[in-house]
Amino acid sequence: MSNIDDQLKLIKRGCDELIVEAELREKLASGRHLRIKLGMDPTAPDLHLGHTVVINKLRQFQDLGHHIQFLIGDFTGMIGDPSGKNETRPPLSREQILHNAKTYQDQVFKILDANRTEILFNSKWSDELGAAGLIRVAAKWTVARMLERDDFAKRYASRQPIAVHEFLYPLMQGYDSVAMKSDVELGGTDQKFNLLVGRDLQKQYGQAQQCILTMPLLEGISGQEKMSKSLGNYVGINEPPETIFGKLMSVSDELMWRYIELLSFESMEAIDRWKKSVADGRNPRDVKVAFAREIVTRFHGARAAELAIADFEARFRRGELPDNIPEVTVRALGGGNDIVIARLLKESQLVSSASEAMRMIEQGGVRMNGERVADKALAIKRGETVVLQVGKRKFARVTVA
RNA sequence: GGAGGGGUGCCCGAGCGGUUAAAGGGGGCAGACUGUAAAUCUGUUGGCCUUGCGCCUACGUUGGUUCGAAUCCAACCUCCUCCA
Repeated sequence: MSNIDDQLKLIKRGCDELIVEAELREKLASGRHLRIKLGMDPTAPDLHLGHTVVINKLRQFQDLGHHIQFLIGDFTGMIGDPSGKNETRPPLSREQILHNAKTYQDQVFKILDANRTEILFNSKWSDELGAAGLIRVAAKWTVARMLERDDFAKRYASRQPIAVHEFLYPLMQGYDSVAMKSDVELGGTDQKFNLLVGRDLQKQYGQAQQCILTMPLLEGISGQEKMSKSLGNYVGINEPPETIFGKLMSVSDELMWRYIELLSFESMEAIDRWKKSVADGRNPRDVKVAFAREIVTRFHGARAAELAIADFEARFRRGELPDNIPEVTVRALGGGNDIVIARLLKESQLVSSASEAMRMIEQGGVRMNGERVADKALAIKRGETVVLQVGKRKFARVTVA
């Protein structure tokens, strides 16, 4: 019995909501290996830390011996999940979806044990359903209930368009649970409505209802909005170790705690000790470094994490140049024997336009061979090689040809 | 099918004939400071070059009225609301 309490405690760590706890307790008590569902739309090829919050939870279920159903929504991805969006999403093409789905699996198995994970594609049963079957599923839900969903309600109230096919998304996601006979479905808090549709449909199809476990949405590295690739506030798990480390270090001291709670595998007790030590005057930077090291290690290994830390210290503490500076060759245009600094910066892609280059120079953000550039008319001769730096993060070793 | 209301820079959002490359906010970028790419403060945020108080693009699209339009007119596209 205490075993079940222990399981529940781990399952509930960091979670937003568990519906219905008593039911889950019953399922656990049955001693079966529960079928744990997590569905992801292959809408973008790269996973970021926000996605991993819920995958981490899946991992915990896996460690407890349960059966993991990792669903790739290749069918629903063509609809485009309207959850949390204020606008209609453009559907993806079949090719894009398949390509993305493949890259997903490699990334997910950095967290999950591949040998004990079942990968499913919902096109399998959705395609079989056909138009007639789809209509039968659609008949099991009403427009009024659909409009209960917060984002639909808001869009309806604020005169934003809702396309009819968007109503099909929650239905098809729910039908997945029927097809998979899931015991528990995980998702972000924004998925709550969709997950509940699954519960309801299972009941209508005469199945035991799945429990629902929602996880909080991770904020992006600049706080405020949730992490998303399109907002550019994400940390991709396939990004280079130095980038992951640096981005995590740029998270504010307050937000850092949220990241740690949702992403670290440290025990809650250990995290509480960290909090206490910072309250007692320890530099939050140290905790942030330890946490960033853990995450980089998870996706790139311990060795890469050490190098990333060393790189970070060298560059930002001591202002040294990074080890891997991209090499660029730029042609002096028009047969001239030199090239103006602004143009050189643009051609080497350190800035996006000559106007931006001018701005950077005016603001003192440009360095050549370590020296700040103040002269906007500075020209570099053909044959020379210089190290250019814009801001603290952009470097290039440029040769004028 | 009818009536009405919208479409502004990366996003939100002012402007409603000239001094508007377009207020304000968010975000981004840079600098200072630092404990870090935290916090805070400052600056900056369409492009081009011969860097001038220069030139070229820009306020859904296309035309028009004006010495002059994001601002007025027409048509079109598109979104929303109400009615049928």
